[in-house]
Amino acid sequence: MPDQPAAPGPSSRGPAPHGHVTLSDVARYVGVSAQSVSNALNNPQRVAPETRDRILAAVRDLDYRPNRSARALRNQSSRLIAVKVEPSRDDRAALLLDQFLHALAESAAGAGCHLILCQADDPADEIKAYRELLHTTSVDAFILTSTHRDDDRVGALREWGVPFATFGRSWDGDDELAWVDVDGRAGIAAATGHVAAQGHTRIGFVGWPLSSEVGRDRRTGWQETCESLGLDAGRHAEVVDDFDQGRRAAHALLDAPDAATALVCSSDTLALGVLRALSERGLRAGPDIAVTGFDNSPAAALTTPGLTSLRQPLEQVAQDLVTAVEDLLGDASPRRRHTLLDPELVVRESSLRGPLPVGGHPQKENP
Amino acid sequence: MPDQPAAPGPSSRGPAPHGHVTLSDVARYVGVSAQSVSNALNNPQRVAPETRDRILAAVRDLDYRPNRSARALRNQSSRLIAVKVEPSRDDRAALLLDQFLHALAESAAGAGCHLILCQADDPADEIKAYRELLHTTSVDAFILTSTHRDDDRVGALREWGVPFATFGRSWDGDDELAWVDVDGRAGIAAATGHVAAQGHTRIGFVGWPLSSEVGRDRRTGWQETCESLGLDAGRHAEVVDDFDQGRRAAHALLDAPDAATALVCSSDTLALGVLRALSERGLRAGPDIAVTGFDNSPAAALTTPGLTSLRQPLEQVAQDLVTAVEDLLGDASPRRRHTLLDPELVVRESSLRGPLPVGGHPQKENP
DNA sequence: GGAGGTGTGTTTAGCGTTAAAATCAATGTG
DNA sequence: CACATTGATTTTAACGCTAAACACACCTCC
Repeated sequence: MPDQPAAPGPSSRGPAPHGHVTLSDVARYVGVSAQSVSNALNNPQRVAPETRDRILAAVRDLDYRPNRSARALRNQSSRLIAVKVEPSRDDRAALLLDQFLHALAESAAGAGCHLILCQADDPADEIKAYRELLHTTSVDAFILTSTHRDDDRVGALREWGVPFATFGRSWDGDDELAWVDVDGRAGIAAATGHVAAQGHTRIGFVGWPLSSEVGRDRRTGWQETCESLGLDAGRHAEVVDDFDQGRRAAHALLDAPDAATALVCSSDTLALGVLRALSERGLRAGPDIAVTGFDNSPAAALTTPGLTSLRQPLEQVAQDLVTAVEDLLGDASPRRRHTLLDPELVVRESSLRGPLPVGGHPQKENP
Repeated sequence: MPDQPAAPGPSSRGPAPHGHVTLSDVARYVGVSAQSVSNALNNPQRVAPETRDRILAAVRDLDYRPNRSARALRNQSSRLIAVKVEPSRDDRAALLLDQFLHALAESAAGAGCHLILCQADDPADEIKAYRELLHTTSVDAFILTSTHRDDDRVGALREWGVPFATFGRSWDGDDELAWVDVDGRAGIAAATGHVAAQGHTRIGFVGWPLSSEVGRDRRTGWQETCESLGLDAGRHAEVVDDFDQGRRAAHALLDAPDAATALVCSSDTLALGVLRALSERGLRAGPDIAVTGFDNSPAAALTTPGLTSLRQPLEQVAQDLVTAVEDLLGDASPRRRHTLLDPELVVRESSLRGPLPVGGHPQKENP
């Protein structure tokens, strides 16, 4: 047994000749068994304080980092969370994914996890890709986005017994599902209330087909607000999330007699289409017709006039998703299974009669 | 030794009681050693054709998938590529990252690799994060974006001897570096040529500070084109990539006597700022002043009027980057170390005197 | 003074894979 | 017929880590 430790100093035994510093390098350095080093790091209470300190000092001295692959192999757990990246279309304004991924990566890092990307072109492929990841990499958990009623992915993951959380609530009232979502109804209600406060009484709505629960939810936000304010809720259109569809819907709504003077939209994409329609009709967004969107995409901030929109608290969403997954991983039942967050209204020129009050800076209202 | 194979059919021996199918499961099933199964998969020429076929059939029967962690541990290589995600700002139009990541994930999947995300707030953190990844996960390679002269990250990675490729060329003429980039100069030249073809003779430029090589490169594209067309290249501004800076720059340029009638911009963000300035002056983008951007962000497509811009071929960039790191991983020297791709001009209303020729559809011109 | 903790440490074993060495049979060669 | 040569396959060992079992000293308590 080699027991010539005693001589500290990083030079006594270089941090492994060719590869990385391993547990046994540290063990040899301190003069204990590898297991003790492992314990000092993972079960500190199992090793005597004095030894533990010596070990931890050595860990710092040698700059030891546990090897993830070895850990994963041994523990059957990789601390890797899989997320799918969408094939982003440039005809959509909302590239939330981008911000979302960053926020997610940050939260995951805080939990000692990493994100691994997964890519698929259709839902069937996606499930296959998930299976592949599970089989090969021992991915620990999944985070799903934009789930819908009877989502096959949810079914598959649950069947496999893998921890996962979704950005998007369980519309079929699945109480077991861990989800985080943004309250679209409240957001749209806030936007509707905002334009009403600007003096508009004929407020229209351009939203998504009612076959999507999100579409229904958002329209409800508009409808309820109108009704509670004693306003007519008859002016609305339901179209798919597409710039040109928004544009056409706006034309149709504005062609009607006694037309709306404000249009609340389900997305920035639709709202930007509406802005285009206004321009085509020689109308000014803001002074003539108020317009609001949803998602606070870069396009909303940078278009002219600025588009009033609703910012989703993606950082919080990401944080809560990671927390949920972490809880599931630690087999503890989640502290909170469902989280519904409020979006934040970001007011810009498109919904104001005059210029922005505080020069240039958008004004924020929390609903 | 259990040798009751002979009975195929997926029911004979379930795919492992609780866990996954392992090499030895397959081996037992066929009646050979685990090593032979490994060989059949990785060194087919080493096993007799007849045995190999039986093994491969079993692999299919049992749906065997090699365990990535075990492989990574054994081979010291994880087939994981790290990419940093930027803390995307919503005051920037170009969220390329989104599309880029998707394309990258797709290309990586084609090479049997996965992407692992990495997140950092400043360059020092980033290097630390890279080191951490290397130490712990045996990440195989890195892909860097927006590299600049004397990039510390490049230095660090090279020092560690890790394979990596960059999106962004080596501006300091580092021939060893494997990079892929988009030819900003050619792109800007195409945009400049395009507005000149619309009859503009006083073409201005709003770009980035010349301290950035990309900024210099793009301005050169404008300048050279002006000069080759016999136009004055005196109207220009250099500002950081910010909406409001673009707006101010436009006001300044348009206040000048004998002002520009066209403004070519280094980014969509700046161009959108310019559009705002035009609106503030009661000028129409297109009929009055031609404007072009760079990146073909969603905002460019969806703003009104549509912003003429340059689309970066991100799919190709991603593909080439993955090919490059793949080559580096296979210790073979890259087939091609440097790739310079041309962006594609996407013409919209902002650079046209009248409406778009083909109703609604942007017209594409490849420079 | 043995039976039972308790606290600290070590040894053993194995996660799934694969390079390298070892085995064994079949095939030349002098 | 002894003796390399080749080819197919198996055995061994190791990648780095940690749960579980084990060893040992030191208490404590009837």
